[in-house]
Amino acid sequence: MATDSPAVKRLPRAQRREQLLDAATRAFARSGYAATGLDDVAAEAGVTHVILYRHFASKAELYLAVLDRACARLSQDVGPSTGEFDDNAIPALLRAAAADPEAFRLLFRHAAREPEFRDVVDSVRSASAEIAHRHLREAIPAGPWQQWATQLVPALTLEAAIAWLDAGQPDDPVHAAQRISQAIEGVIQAASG
Amino acid sequence: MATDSPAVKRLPRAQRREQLLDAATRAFARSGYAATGLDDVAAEAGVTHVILYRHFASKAELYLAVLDRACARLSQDVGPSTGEFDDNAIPALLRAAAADPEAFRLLFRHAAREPEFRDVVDSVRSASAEIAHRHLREAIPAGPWQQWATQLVPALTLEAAIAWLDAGQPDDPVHAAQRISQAIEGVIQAASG
DNA sequence: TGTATTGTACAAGGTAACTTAAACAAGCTG
DNA sequence: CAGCTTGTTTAAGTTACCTTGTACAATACA
Repeated sequence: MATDSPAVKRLPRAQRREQLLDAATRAFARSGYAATGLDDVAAEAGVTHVILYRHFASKAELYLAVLDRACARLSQDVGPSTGEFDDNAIPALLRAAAADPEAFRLLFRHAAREPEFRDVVDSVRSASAEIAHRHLREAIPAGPWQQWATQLVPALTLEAAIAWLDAGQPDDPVHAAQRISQAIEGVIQAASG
Repeated sequence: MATDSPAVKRLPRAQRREQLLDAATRAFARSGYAATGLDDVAAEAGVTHVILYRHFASKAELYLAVLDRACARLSQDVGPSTGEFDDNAIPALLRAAAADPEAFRLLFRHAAREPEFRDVVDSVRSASAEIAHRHLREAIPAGPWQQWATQLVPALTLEAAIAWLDAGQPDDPVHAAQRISQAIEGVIQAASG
């Protein structure tokens, strides 16, 4: 009764590394950095925790690699539209969220609240904050309520995107983005009133 | 040159316990449970970490005591209005947030995302979810967008409250609540469209 | 004055998790 | 086949933090 299935899947180095990053993204997305052990990551990837050290020098470096890749993909998907045209930014955000929901949740549910790694996500955060401010500066009189809206609009956008994921991604990103824009408009009007 | 100031502040037991809970609330509010050491809490309180064990059996019990107290105060402030009248719920929420901003942030920025302690906050979470659902059931046709709004409205309310704290609590809670209600209305219309 | 309470200082035990090492098995490529 | 790479198993080293114990100083109060 020899085990016919090899039970051991070997992968070339680069491919294994990507698979480890995928697994780590899912594992860390559940409970964040501190509450996730290397054994959790290894189990998610189907390997032993020892193998992690053949690809990453430490837990922190693994986490940084995960965050960096997630940020890079997000910037690549959303970034192009931020320069000129805001109408395309939210659909692009939704497409990016749908393309890798776990990474999206990891970045904005956990990493954004972990002071140790906050600066990694800050590239994305500051970009969205700047978009929001540029969008609101003309629509809302300066003052505390403008500050309120500037902080709230990015948060609302992200929460709306996550709720859209949780609701099963109804409609297509373009129409969903129209609803989110409408919700944002509600915040703007509330801040202007 | 004897030290004229005693440099040691002694407190009766009950009072010290309250002070420790206050300090622990502030300390945990910064980075959550896992990332906050007992030494951080002790330093925040101005005592040695040993003294914590004279009042709480363990770190987990201390954290639970902090969360319980925060939830109890919140329920006491907000709870009465949830039975019948929603117009008073959001002002009450804002007053509670203003009364103890650190506790508010701790509950909804950190504890809500810590699986180990999620059930402690669930009393508050489920209450707000039920209010949202009751409020939206009639206004939005059933379907994924109703689910979207049901998840998004509580999140928006909390984020709006935190942004209101960060903006320096402009206006009074009643008028601020009107703005937040207006923003919520935007989400409802977005989900109904 | 004396006693209980509060707090400190210092030390040590325990545990969970991160990290590294060594020996072995098995696939891929020349 | 020979050798390199990938992966496993097992175990041990290391660190950080939680937890407990003992001895001592200082304050409040009868």
